[in-house]
Amino acid sequence: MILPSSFFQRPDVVELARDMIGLLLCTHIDGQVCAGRILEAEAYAGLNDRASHSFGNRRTARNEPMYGPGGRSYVYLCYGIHHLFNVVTNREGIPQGVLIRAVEPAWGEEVIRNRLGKSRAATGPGLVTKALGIDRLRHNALPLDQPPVWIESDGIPLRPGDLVQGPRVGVDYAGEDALLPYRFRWIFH
DNA sequence: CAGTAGATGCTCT
DNA sequence: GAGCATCTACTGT
Repeated sequence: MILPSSFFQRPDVVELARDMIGLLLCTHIDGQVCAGRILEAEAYAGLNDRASHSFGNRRTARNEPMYGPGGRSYVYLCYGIHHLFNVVTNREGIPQGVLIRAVEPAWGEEVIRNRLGKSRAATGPGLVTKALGIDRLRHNALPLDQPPVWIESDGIPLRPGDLVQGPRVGVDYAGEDALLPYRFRWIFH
């Protein structure tokens, strides 16, 4: 079933990041339908989180989507090359989000393989968007309960023991906040 | 294997 | 003008 925006509007972004592991990130882009099962995600807690683009209520043209209601996309360009996909969470005005760092192909493996070329798995946030065809210009600030980008649950159970929790990747600049255990990864895949 | 350099462009100071 | 919520290709074992 397609998850409604209300699913992403709950107050605890860290708990939500955990619950998003195992869900399907689906796209219908360039005439191709495909989906990746979410293996890894990180919470970005906004206001009080130095690693977050919206730390201290910082508000710019780039991170504006984070201030919208939960259940929309926030896609931005990193290192000039990679598009990174986030789900905006919480209510309007509370700028939090979940970064999808890794998926494994669930539907449309052929399409995904072609998009990735030499890269093998969609591990790493830049490869997630590459695999699914997501880019910043077309897919930023879109509602995620309808095509071209949506999130589904197919009821595959995930046991708490299947998850590893730890610090986020690539956020050393965030000082103490770099140590927060806001990253979740599914061990088996 | 490990380690590193280079690509690349947008955002904010 | 610096610095990124990164990835690949290439080096040397």
